Amino acid sequence: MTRELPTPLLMFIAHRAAEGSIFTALRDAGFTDVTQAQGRLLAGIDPTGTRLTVLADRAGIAKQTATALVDKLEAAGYVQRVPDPGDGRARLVRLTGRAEAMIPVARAEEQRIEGEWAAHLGPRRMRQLREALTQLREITDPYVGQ
Amino acid sequence: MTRELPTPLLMFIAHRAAEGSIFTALRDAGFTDVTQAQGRLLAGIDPTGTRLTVLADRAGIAKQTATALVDKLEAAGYVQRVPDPGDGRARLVRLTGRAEAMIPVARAEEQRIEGEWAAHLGPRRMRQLREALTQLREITDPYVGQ
DNA sequence: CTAAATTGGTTCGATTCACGAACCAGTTCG
DNA sequence: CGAACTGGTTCGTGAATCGAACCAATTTAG
Repeated sequence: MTRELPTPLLMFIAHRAAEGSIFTALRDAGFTDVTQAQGRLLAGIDPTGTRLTVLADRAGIAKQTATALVDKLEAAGYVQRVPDPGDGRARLVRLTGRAEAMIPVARAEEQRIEGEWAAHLGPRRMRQLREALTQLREITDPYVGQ
Repeated sequence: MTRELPTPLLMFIAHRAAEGSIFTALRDAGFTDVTQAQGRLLAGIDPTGTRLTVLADRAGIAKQTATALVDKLEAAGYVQRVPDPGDGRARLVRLTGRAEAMIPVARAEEQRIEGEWAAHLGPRRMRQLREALTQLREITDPYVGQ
């Protein structure tokens, strides 16, 4: 009999499983040199490029950490830093072709997981889950500015 | 306008906020020398003591990592290792009085968060959220044996 | 009932993650 | 213009993480 676990812990368990699956799928697809922390950062980069501080906020890490992660990603050829035309101080972190090649893989695994979860919960409950989580974001996401 | 985020990411956001709050509450209560990773491990120790490998499984980390974390927790006086009467190889990690003193603080903050979330979602949706997450555990928790 | 395989745990070594503090170069504000 | 702020980097340090190898106790196979 499973005891009642705290809601945040339940989220942790499910999230960890999903992230692990995506990580494994990417590894199996040949992207063996991306770590989970680097992957989380990559996931925050928009198609037009994103500033480092924004990436740090999205991932919930300090900007120094983001600098180090981007350094590695750049060395591995997944991103490049280009000057931000709108602000001389800033630079935009852009995905390279190599990184873009991993997007379909990640998306596919993501879809597979969502499907698996929906199959287990049923469409109604899955929808309820997503609605509740999305609404919860209003009070738990420090980075509401998306 | 917020785009549709993947379900696992939504969980990550909420979980991170909750864990951060509990961590801060503990720090404010004077438990300044416990890190988040150590706290996650502590949370997995039952009142009667728990084996290291079980703790590692619950936290989703390698046993070497658990050894290192328990080393630090033991040095800081939060746990102690006692022989497992049922198995000569094993030892049980037990909470000390100092660690037990932090339980009420963590529980209280946990309750506050659950209450805050329930207030934001409404009781019905909060219940749906917990039910869905609990059911999801059946296919996402590698450590079902609890 | 011994020998082999398994299990609980530790040690070693190396990599990664993470952040405070300090700093520089641009930008914005008064 | 000068002050305050913002985007980013560098430096130094501590924490987390795990593969590999190992030991001791237990369980399993023959």
